Amino acid sequence: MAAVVIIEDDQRIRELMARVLADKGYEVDGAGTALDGLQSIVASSPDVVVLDMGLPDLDGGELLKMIRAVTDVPVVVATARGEDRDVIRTLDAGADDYLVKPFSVEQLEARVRAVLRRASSEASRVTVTVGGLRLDPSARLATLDGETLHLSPKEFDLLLYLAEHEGTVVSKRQLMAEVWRQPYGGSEKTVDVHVSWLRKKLGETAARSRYIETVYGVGIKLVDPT
Amino acid sequence: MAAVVIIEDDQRIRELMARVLADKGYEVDGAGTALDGLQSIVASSPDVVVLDMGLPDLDGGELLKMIRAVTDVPVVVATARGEDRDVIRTLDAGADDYLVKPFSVEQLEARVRAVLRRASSEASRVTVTVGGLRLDPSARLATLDGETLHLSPKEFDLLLYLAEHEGTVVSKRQLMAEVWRQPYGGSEKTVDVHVSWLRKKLGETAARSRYIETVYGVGIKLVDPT
DNA sequence: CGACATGTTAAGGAGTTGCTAAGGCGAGTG
DNA sequence: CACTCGCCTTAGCAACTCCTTAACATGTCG
Repeated sequence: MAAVVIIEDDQRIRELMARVLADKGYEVDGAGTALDGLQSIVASSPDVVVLDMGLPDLDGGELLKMIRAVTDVPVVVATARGEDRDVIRTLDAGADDYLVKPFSVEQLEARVRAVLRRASSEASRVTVTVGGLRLDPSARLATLDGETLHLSPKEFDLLLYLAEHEGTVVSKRQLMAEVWRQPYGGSEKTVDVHVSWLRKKLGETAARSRYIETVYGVGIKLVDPT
Repeated sequence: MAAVVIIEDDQRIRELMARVLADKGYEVDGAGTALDGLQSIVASSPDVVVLDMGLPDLDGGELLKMIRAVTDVPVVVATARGEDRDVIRTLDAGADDYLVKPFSVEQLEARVRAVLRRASSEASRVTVTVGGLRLDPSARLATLDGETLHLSPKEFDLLLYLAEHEGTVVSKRQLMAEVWRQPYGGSEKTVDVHVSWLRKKLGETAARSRYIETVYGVGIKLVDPT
């Protein structure tokens, strides 16, 4: 389960929050001062931090900056006032979400859960990598050695299909069926043209190939040149 | 306003509850048997269900399990006995709140409202940040580099949806389904127009884009320009 | 060398997108 | 009830991208 660090100077509130989250299965660590809080964060590297802005020893905004300097752990800020200006300021300082006191334990739990959900969904993204080639299907982003490739829809689909079958020879008929969705009738010359364009954008030609190789009489394959 | 389904075999009580809630502005559907109740829930997908445990054709606990198998709609259980053991058992079975007969109409209304509030705060999403863009769904407040953006309801919903899927391409059909709630038939040109308005308010155009990128033939994506 | 497969470039049209403007609907107001 | 206002949708045109086809060049294998 996820680990939470709560930084809140009022002991009763802190223990209340800790108990609520612990009941929900979180592993909770508490701190009453900014210094203790930082230590806890560094020591246990939690998944979420709940931070009260009204600490006695240090302004909450300053502490937030310090946390941000060390790690990009999600931070939910609890603030006493609820004015737009304050909220915006704390969010600009790097908070991921906020709670306005007084808040219910349901609110606390919901915010913590939501922040966790977002963090985990951002971490998991499928990408295909072949040598210096990286393809992100959900973003439809293709990069070669860090440089963004500007590919048309069909070019991207074609390259993605080849990358997913790295090292395997793929026939043009297969490409027409899988990429073009035309199992019959489609002209295979279309594939040739698109492959040629891809080669150009990958900085290679049929004569000098790096990633895309032709297997005469059989088809195409994508290889890792490294 | 919220929709309620009441499952209660005693017709007089059912109609009394229905009238009370309808007076308060709820959209009420009633059912006298477990089977009818399930049908109503599936058909109208209400926001709350009020369930009497003493049904003639099926044990209330069984019905509650069936409801839980289909949906996670909040359920307020009305029970004749008030012993602690029974209450705990029904809550464990998945009820969200309970009423002990005989109860006043004020109690009924208060419980329904409380459950609704809890459900909506659970669903209330967290602020989303993409670069200098910040969206607060609960306040429906959008800011860009600290400046407040004046967005129409649809514009806000659209931008929020894009921001929640930062970096991933979203098709117009998906937007029509998720933002416009029209999985079929809605014209995708509507999306184009709203996107155009959003771009204008974000200070960019299709040719000079910062946050909103169109992926030709696929859809739209929101990116962090930093 | 000849037949055939592949590489490359160019051009046209089909389809997609950007954006403005106009009509309609509903909420709020006098 | 009429009026206004804001918002959403639809329509339409211009601009643009992309895919396919065609044509020719080059390459490969028996």
